[in-house]
Amino acid sequence: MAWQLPPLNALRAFEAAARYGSFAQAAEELCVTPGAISRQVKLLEANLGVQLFVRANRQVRLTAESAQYVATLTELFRRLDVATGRLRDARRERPLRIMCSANVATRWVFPRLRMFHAQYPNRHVLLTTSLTSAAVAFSSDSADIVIRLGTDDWPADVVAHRLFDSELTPVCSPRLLRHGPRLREPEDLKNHTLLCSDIRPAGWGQWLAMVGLPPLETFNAQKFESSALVYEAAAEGLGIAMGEKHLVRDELRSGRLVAPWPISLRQPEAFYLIYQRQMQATPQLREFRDWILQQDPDAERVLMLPRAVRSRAP
DNA sequence: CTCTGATCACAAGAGTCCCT
DNA sequence: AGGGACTCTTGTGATCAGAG
Repeated sequence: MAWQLPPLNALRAFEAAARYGSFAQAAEELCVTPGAISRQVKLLEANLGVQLFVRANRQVRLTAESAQYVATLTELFRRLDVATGRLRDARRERPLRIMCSANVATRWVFPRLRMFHAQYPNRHVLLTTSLTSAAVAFSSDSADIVIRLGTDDWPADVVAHRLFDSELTPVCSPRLLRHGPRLREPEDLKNHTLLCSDIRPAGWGQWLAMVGLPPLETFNAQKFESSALVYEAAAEGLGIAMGEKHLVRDELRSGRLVAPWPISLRQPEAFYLIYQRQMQATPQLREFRDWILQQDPDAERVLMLPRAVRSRAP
Protein backbone atom coordinates (compact mmCIF):
# COMPACT_ATOMS: atom_id res chain seq x y z
CA MET A 1 0.00 0.00 0.00
CA ALA A 2 1.32 3.42 -0.91
CA TRP A 3 0.72 6.07 1.73
CA GLN A 4 -0.81 9.34 0.55
CA LEU A 5 1.29 11.38 2.94
CA PRO A 6 2.71 14.89 2.69
CA PRO A 7 6.45 15.39 3.39
CA LEU A 8 7.06 14.12 6.92
CA ASN A 9 9.61 16.79 7.79
CA ALA A 10 7.03 19.42 6.87
CA LEU A 11 4.50 17.69 9.15
CA ARG A 12 7.03 17.72 11.96
CA ALA A 13 7.71 21.43 11.52
CA PHE A 14 3.99 22.20 11.34
CA GLU A 15 3.19 20.16 14.44
CA ALA A 16 5.87 21.90 16.49
CA ALA A 17 4.83 25.35 15.23
CA ALA A 18 1.20 24.60 16.06
CA ARG A 19 2.09 23.34 19.51
CA TYR A 20 4.06 26.46 20.37
CA GLY A 21 2.02 28.91 18.31
CA SER A 22 5.37 30.23 17.17
CA PHE A 23 7.73 29.46 14.31
CA ALA A 24 10.66 30.68 16.36
CA GLN A 25 10.04 28.31 19.26
CA ALA A 26 9.37 25.43 16.89
CA ALA A 27 12.68 26.23 15.20
CA GLU A 28 14.44 26.12 18.55
CA GLU A 29 12.94 22.70 19.34
CA LEU A 30 13.93 21.27 15.98
CA CYS A 31 17.35 22.96 15.99
CA VAL A 32 16.78 24.89 12.74
CA THR A 33 16.15 28.55 11.94
CA PRO A 34 12.64 30.06 11.91
CA GLY A 35 13.03 30.48 8.19
CA ALA A 36 13.25 26.72 7.77
CA ILE A 37 10.00 26.27 9.70
CA SER A 38 8.31 28.92 7.63
CA ARG A 39 9.45 27.20 4.45
CA GLN A 40 8.28 23.78 5.63
CA VAL A 41 4.86 25.09 6.64
CA LYS A 42 4.43 26.81 3.29
CA LEU A 43 5.44 23.64 1.52
CA LEU A 44 2.89 21.66 3.53
CA GLU A 45 0.16 24.23 2.81
CA ALA A 46 0.96 23.97 -0.90
CA ASN A 47 0.97 20.17 -0.75
CA LEU A 48 -2.36 19.97 1.09
CA GLY A 49 -3.96 22.90 -0.68
CA VAL A 50 -5.15 24.13 2.70
CA GLN A 51 -4.16 27.18 4.71
CA LEU A 52 -2.88 25.86 8.05
CA PHE A 53 -2.08 29.12 9.87
CA VAL A 54 -3.67 32.53 10.02
CA ARG A 55 -0.69 34.87 10.02
CA ALA A 56 -1.24 37.70 12.45
CA ASN A 57 1.19 40.34 13.62
CA ARG A 58 4.14 38.61 15.22
CA GLN A 59 2.16 35.46 15.78
CA VAL A 60 0.50 32.58 13.94
CA ARG A 61 -2.85 30.98 14.78
CA LEU A 62 -4.27 27.67 13.69
CA THR A 63 -7.39 27.63 11.54
CA ALA A 64 -10.35 25.52 12.71
CA GLU A 65 -9.49 22.82 10.14
CA SER A 66 -5.80 22.69 10.99
CA ALA A 67 -6.47 22.57 14.75
CA GLN A 68 -8.21 19.22 14.31
CA TYR A 69 -5.46 18.01 12.01
CA VAL A 70 -2.70 18.93 14.43
CA ALA A 71 -4.42 17.15 17.33
CA THR A 72 -4.22 13.93 15.34
CA LEU A 73 -0.63 14.66 14.34
CA THR A 74 0.48 15.28 17.93
CA GLU A 75 -1.07 12.01 19.07
CA LEU A 76 0.57 10.12 16.20
CA PHE A 77 3.98 11.65 16.91
CA ARG A 78 3.56 10.79 20.59
CA ARG A 79 2.79 7.17 19.74
CA LEU A 80 5.68 7.04 17.32
CA ASP A 81 7.95 8.44 20.01
CA VAL A 82 6.82 5.80 22.54
CA ALA A 83 7.21 2.98 20.00
CA THR A 84 10.67 4.26 19.07
CA GLY A 85 11.65 4.38 22.73
CA ARG A 86 10.49 0.80 23.20
CA LEU A 87 12.43 -0.34 20.16
CA ARG A 88 15.58 1.41 21.35
CA ASP A 89 15.26 0.00 24.85
CA ALA A 90 14.66 -3.50 23.53
CA ARG A 91 17.62 -3.16 21.19
CA ARG A 92 19.88 -1.87 23.92
CA GLU A 93 18.73 -4.67 26.24
CA ARG A 94 20.02 -2.76 29.22
CA PRO A 95 18.73 -4.54 32.30
CA LEU A 96 16.54 -2.68 34.76
CA ARG A 97 18.78 -2.09 37.78
CA ILE A 98 17.13 -2.60 41.16
CA MET A 99 18.92 -1.96 44.42
CA CYS A 100 17.80 -2.94 47.91
CA SER A 101 19.13 -4.44 51.10
CA ALA A 102 20.14 -8.10 51.04
CA ASN A 103 17.33 -8.86 53.45
CA VAL A 104 14.65 -7.22 51.29
CA ALA A 105 16.16 -8.88 48.22
CA THR A 106 16.00 -12.43 49.53
CA ARG A 107 12.70 -12.19 51.41
CA TRP A 108 10.60 -9.85 49.32
CA VAL A 109 12.11 -9.21 45.88
CA PHE A 110 13.30 -12.72 44.91
CA PRO A 111 9.91 -14.43 45.13
CA ARG A 112 8.33 -11.61 43.11
CA LEU A 113 11.14 -11.54 40.58
CA ARG A 114 10.51 -15.21 39.85
CA MET A 115 6.92 -14.39 38.97
CA PHE A 116 8.00 -11.35 36.96
CA HIS A 117 10.38 -13.44 34.87
CA ALA A 118 7.69 -16.04 34.32
CA GLN A 119 5.38 -13.34 32.96
CA TYR A 120 8.03 -11.32 31.10
CA PRO A 121 10.72 -13.83 30.06
CA ASN A 122 12.56 -11.34 27.83
CA ARG A 123 13.03 -8.66 30.46
CA HIS A 124 16.37 -8.42 32.16
CA VAL A 125 16.61 -7.26 35.74
CA LEU A 126 19.89 -6.65 37.55
CA LEU A 127 19.47 -6.84 41.31
CA THR A 128 22.20 -5.37 43.47
CA THR A 129 22.18 -5.35 47.24
CA SER A 130 23.80 -3.58 50.11
CA LEU A 131 24.14 -4.90 53.64
CA THR A 132 21.52 -2.56 55.05
CA SER A 133 18.42 -0.82 53.88
CA ALA A 134 19.64 2.51 55.18
CA ALA A 135 22.81 2.22 53.14
CA VAL A 136 20.84 1.96 49.92
CA ALA A 137 21.63 5.46 48.74
CA PHE A 138 19.79 6.62 45.70
CA SER A 139 21.74 7.45 42.59
CA SER A 140 20.56 6.97 39.01
CA ASP A 141 24.14 5.99 38.17
CA SER A 142 23.91 2.86 40.28
CA ALA A 143 20.22 1.91 40.07
CA ASP A 144 17.00 2.67 38.21
CA ILE A 145 14.82 1.58 41.11
CA VAL A 146 15.61 1.46 44.81
CA ILE A 147 13.52 -0.41 47.38
CA ARG A 148 14.19 0.80 50.89
CA LEU A 149 12.86 1.82 54.25
CA GLY A 150 11.99 5.46 54.79
CA THR A 151 9.41 8.07 55.61
CA ASP A 152 7.54 9.94 52.89
CA ASP A 153 9.78 13.02 52.84
CA TRP A 154 11.63 12.17 49.65
CA PRO A 155 13.42 14.81 47.58
CA ALA A 156 11.33 16.57 44.92
CA ASP A 157 13.11 14.81 42.05
CA VAL A 158 12.20 11.36 43.43
CA VAL A 159 8.95 9.46 42.88
CA ALA A 160 8.10 7.10 45.73
CA HIS A 161 5.49 4.32 45.94
CA ARG A 162 4.69 2.97 49.38
CA LEU A 163 5.01 -0.82 49.19
CA PHE A 164 4.23 -1.91 52.74
CA ASP A 165 4.34 -0.56 56.26
CA SER A 166 7.02 -1.51 58.71
CA GLU A 167 5.52 -3.66 61.48
CA LEU A 168 7.69 -5.45 64.02
CA THR A 169 6.72 -8.56 65.94
CA PRO A 170 8.81 -11.16 67.82
CA VAL A 171 9.43 -14.40 65.92
CA CYS A 172 11.18 -17.63 66.80
CA SER A 173 11.59 -21.23 65.80
CA PRO A 174 8.53 -23.44 66.51
CA ARG A 175 10.92 -25.88 68.21
CA LEU A 176 11.96 -23.23 70.69
CA LEU A 177 8.32 -22.44 71.39
CA ARG A 178 7.46 -26.13 72.02
CA HIS A 179 10.61 -27.45 73.67
CA GLY A 180 12.45 -24.40 75.02
CA PRO A 181 11.89 -22.55 78.27
CA ARG A 182 8.31 -21.39 78.86
CA LEU A 183 7.20 -18.66 76.39
CA ARG A 184 3.52 -17.95 77.10
CA GLU A 185 3.67 -14.28 78.11
CA PRO A 186 6.01 -11.47 76.96
CA GLU A 187 7.43 -11.52 80.52
CA ASP A 188 8.82 -14.99 79.72
CA LEU A 189 11.30 -13.32 77.38
CA LYS A 190 13.62 -12.86 80.38
CA ASN A 191 14.38 -16.58 80.15
CA HIS A 192 15.36 -16.31 76.47
CA THR A 193 18.01 -14.73 74.25
CA LEU A 194 16.79 -11.71 72.28
CA LEU A 195 18.39 -11.56 68.83
CA CYS A 196 19.11 -8.02 67.59
CA SER A 197 20.56 -6.61 64.41
CA ASP A 198 23.06 -3.76 64.40
CA ILE A 199 21.07 -2.20 61.59
CA ARG A 200 17.80 -1.56 63.46
CA PRO A 201 18.75 -1.81 67.13
CA ALA A 202 15.75 0.22 68.35
CA GLY A 203 13.11 -2.36 67.37
CA TRP A 204 13.33 -4.55 70.48
CA GLY A 205 13.50 -1.59 72.85
CA GLN A 206 10.37 -0.01 71.39
CA TRP A 207 8.45 -3.28 71.42
CA LEU A 208 9.42 -4.03 75.02
CA ALA A 209 8.34 -0.52 76.07
CA MET A 210 5.02 -0.99 74.26
CA VAL A 211 4.19 -4.15 76.24
CA GLY A 212 5.37 -2.55 79.49
CA LEU A 213 8.63 -4.50 79.95
CA PRO A 214 12.01 -3.08 81.05
CA PRO A 215 14.63 -1.97 78.49
CA LEU A 216 16.61 -4.36 76.32
CA GLU A 217 19.74 -3.97 78.46
CA THR A 218 18.06 -5.98 81.25
CA PHE A 219 17.59 -8.98 78.94
CA ASN A 220 20.06 -11.49 77.59
CA ALA A 221 20.63 -10.07 74.08
CA GLN A 222 22.82 -11.18 71.21
CA LYS A 223 23.75 -8.87 68.33
CA PHE A 224 24.16 -9.75 64.66
CA GLU A 225 25.48 -7.78 61.72
CA SER A 226 22.27 -7.87 59.68
CA SER A 227 18.58 -8.66 59.92
CA ALA A 228 19.06 -11.61 57.57
CA LEU A 229 21.43 -13.22 60.08
CA VAL A 230 19.01 -12.50 62.91
CA TYR A 231 16.20 -14.34 61.11
CA GLU A 232 18.45 -17.29 60.32
CA ALA A 233 19.56 -17.46 63.96
CA ALA A 234 15.92 -17.37 65.08
CA ALA A 235 14.99 -20.14 62.66
CA GLU A 236 17.86 -22.24 64.08
CA GLY A 237 16.40 -21.82 67.56
CA LEU A 238 19.13 -19.51 68.96
CA GLY A 239 16.61 -17.09 70.39
CA ILE A 240 13.78 -14.67 69.63
CA ALA A 241 14.14 -12.17 66.79
CA MET A 242 12.28 -8.92 66.22
CA GLY A 243 10.78 -9.70 62.84
CA GLU A 244 9.70 -7.32 60.09
CA LYS A 245 6.26 -8.81 59.50
CA HIS A 246 6.18 -8.46 55.71
CA LEU A 247 9.70 -9.83 55.34
CA VAL A 248 9.12 -12.96 57.44
CA ARG A 249 5.62 -13.59 56.09
CA ASP A 250 6.68 -16.57 53.98
CA GLU A 251 8.53 -18.15 56.91
CA LEU A 252 5.51 -17.61 59.16
CA ARG A 253 3.27 -19.23 56.53
CA SER A 254 5.58 -22.20 56.05
CA GLY A 255 5.98 -22.66 59.81
CA ARG A 256 9.77 -22.17 59.78
CA LEU A 257 9.17 -19.25 62.11
CA VAL A 258 6.28 -18.56 64.46
CA ALA A 259 5.09 -15.39 66.19
CA PRO A 260 4.39 -16.24 69.86
CA TRP A 261 2.06 -13.23 70.34
CA PRO A 262 -0.12 -11.26 67.92
CA ILE A 263 1.37 -8.03 69.20
CA SER A 264 3.04 -5.96 66.51
CA LEU A 265 4.66 -2.56 66.68
CA ARG A 266 3.70 -0.29 63.80
CA GLN A 267 6.72 1.84 62.84
CA PRO A 268 6.53 5.36 61.37
CA GLU A 269 8.66 4.17 58.45
CA ALA A 270 7.53 2.10 55.49
CA PHE A 271 9.19 0.31 52.59
CA TYR A 272 9.16 2.34 49.39
CA LEU A 273 9.88 1.73 45.75
CA ILE A 274 11.60 4.89 44.56
CA TYR A 275 13.10 6.20 41.35
CA GLN A 276 14.16 9.51 39.90
CA ARG A 277 11.34 11.56 38.38
CA GLN A 278 13.23 11.86 35.09
CA MET A 279 13.17 8.05 34.76
CA GLN A 280 9.37 7.93 34.94
CA ALA A 281 8.97 7.68 31.18
CA THR A 282 11.23 4.64 30.78
CA PRO A 283 9.00 1.80 29.53
CA GLN A 284 11.04 -0.87 31.38
CA LEU A 285 10.69 1.00 34.63
CA ARG A 286 6.97 1.65 34.23
CA GLU A 287 6.36 -1.97 33.31
CA PHE A 288 8.16 -3.30 36.38
CA ARG A 289 6.68 -0.67 38.70
CA ASP A 290 3.12 -1.32 37.54
CA TRP A 291 3.64 -5.04 37.79
CA ILE A 292 5.14 -5.06 41.28
CA LEU A 293 2.49 -2.68 42.64
CA GLN A 294 -0.16 -4.98 41.22
CA GLN A 295 1.40 -8.05 42.82
CA ASP A 296 1.45 -6.99 46.42
CA PRO A 297 -2.00 -6.56 47.91
CA ASP A 298 -0.51 -4.26 50.56
CA ALA A 299 1.07 -1.93 48.04
CA GLU A 300 -0.48 1.48 47.64
CA ARG A 301 -1.24 2.19 44.03
CA VAL A 302 -1.50 5.91 44.53
CA LEU A 303 1.52 7.80 43.37
CA MET A 304 3.16 9.28 46.43
CA LEU A 305 4.22 12.77 45.46
CA PRO A 306 7.04 14.34 47.41
CA ARG A 307 6.00 16.94 49.97
CA ALA A 308 7.22 19.85 47.89
CA VAL A 309 4.92 18.83 45.03
CA ARG A 310 1.96 17.89 47.20
CA SER A 311 1.99 21.22 48.95
CA ARG A 312 1.60 22.95 45.60
CA ALA A 313 -1.42 20.87 44.64
CA PRO A 314 -4.81 22.60 45.10
C1' DC B 1 14.66 52.92 18.03
C1' DT B 2 15.00 48.21 19.43
C1' DC B 3 13.35 43.76 19.62
C1' DT B 4 10.88 39.89 17.89
C1' DG B 5 9.01 37.01 14.42
C1' DA B 6 7.79 35.78 9.51
C1' DT B 7 9.19 35.64 4.68
C1' DC B 8 12.22 35.49 0.68
C1' DA B 9 16.30 34.70 -2.16
C1' DC B 10 20.12 32.11 -2.44
C1' DA B 11 23.29 28.21 -1.60
C1' DA B 12 24.63 23.58 -0.47
C1' DG B 13 23.95 18.78 -0.28
C1' DA B 14 21.62 14.55 -1.64
C1' DG B 15 19.32 11.88 -4.92
C1' DT B 16 18.10 10.57 -9.66
C1' DC B 17 18.65 10.07 -14.46
C1' DC B 18 21.16 9.47 -18.54
C1' DC B 19 25.15 8.82 -21.33
C1' DT B 20 29.49 6.49 -22.18
C1' DA C 1 29.48 0.42 -13.44
C1' DG C 2 30.95 5.10 -13.19
C1' DG C 3 30.65 9.95 -13.87
C1' DG C 4 28.41 14.22 -14.99
C1' DA C 5 24.24 17.01 -15.31
C1' DC C 6 20.01 18.05 -13.52
C1' DT C 7 16.41 18.27 -9.94
C1' DC C 8 14.74 18.36 -5.42
C1' DT C 9 15.07 19.26 -0.59
C1' DT C 10 16.53 21.82 3.13
C1' DG C 11 18.75 25.43 5.66
C1' DT C 12 20.76 30.11 6.25
C1' DG C 13 21.11 34.95 6.38
C1' DA C 14 19.15 39.21 4.89
C1' DT C 15 15.12 41.76 4.93
C1' DC C 16 10.64 43.41 6.14
C1' DA C 17 6.92 44.49 9.38
C1' DG C 18 4.78 45.39 13.65
C1' DA C 19 4.76 46.06 18.79
C1' DG C 20 6.41 48.41 22.73
